[in-house]
Amino acid sequence: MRIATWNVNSFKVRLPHVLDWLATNQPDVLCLQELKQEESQFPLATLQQAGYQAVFSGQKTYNGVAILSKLTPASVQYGLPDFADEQKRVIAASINGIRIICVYIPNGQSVDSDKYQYKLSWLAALHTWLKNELATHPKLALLGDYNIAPEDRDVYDPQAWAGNVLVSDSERAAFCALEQLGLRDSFRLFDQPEKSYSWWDYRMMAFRRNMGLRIDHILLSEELAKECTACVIDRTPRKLERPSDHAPVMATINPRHMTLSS
DNA sequence: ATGGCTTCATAGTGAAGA
Repeated sequence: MRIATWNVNSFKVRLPHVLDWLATNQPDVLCLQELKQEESQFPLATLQQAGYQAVFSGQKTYNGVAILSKLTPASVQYGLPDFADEQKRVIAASINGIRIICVYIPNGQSVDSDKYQYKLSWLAALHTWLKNELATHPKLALLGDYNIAPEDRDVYDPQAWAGNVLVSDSERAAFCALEQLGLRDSFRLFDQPEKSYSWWDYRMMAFRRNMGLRIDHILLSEELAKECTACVIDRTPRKLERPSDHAPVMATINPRHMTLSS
């Protein structure tokens, strides 16, 4: 079973890239962030023709998340519980016995911004929820744009970024707190190339110079981590015309005792 | 070099992203 995440930075603009990527990679689940479209604009029929079901939560201009799946998603949840939020940043569903949680964690803008405080509060609410969620769903995957580079090796120039939003101590502590719930960073379960990133600024020819950050992650509960056989960042779509600034990340899980029909 | 690009909302520029 392959599960993936991709911040598409406008699903309207990126739909052709997503359809190509689905056809080539055949993930069983793809979590999307930054749809930037209202739900009435969501291209459900097109995705169904491509063999995918979808659940989604959208709004105009900003945010928006979706889960695309070959199997029909069940028990769908929208948003963080007990955290009032206009911003559409969370959708969760059960697929093939796995609790799939798709998140678009706030950016935070800068450490002295109100948005940074919102980000930290948001992360605290996520932590509280996941603690409960893991108790009821031992097979759980948390996929998305975390807007956190967990370690200096996830940053192209750690000195230049030191203390900045996306790498600050409080954000990294929040990431560690998720790991302390028993979640594992699937990318780091395996040997990986040095300077592996999932986002590159559109400016400064950052992609060509590999000036990036690794901020898109797939965290797996212990039960799933045991059965994870690979995790890769696919840089291919970042090279296309009009790319998203993020690359997709995909993990392969081979659950024993589970069969995936079509 | 505190910008540099891209998107969306809008109808000339501004906000936001990371």
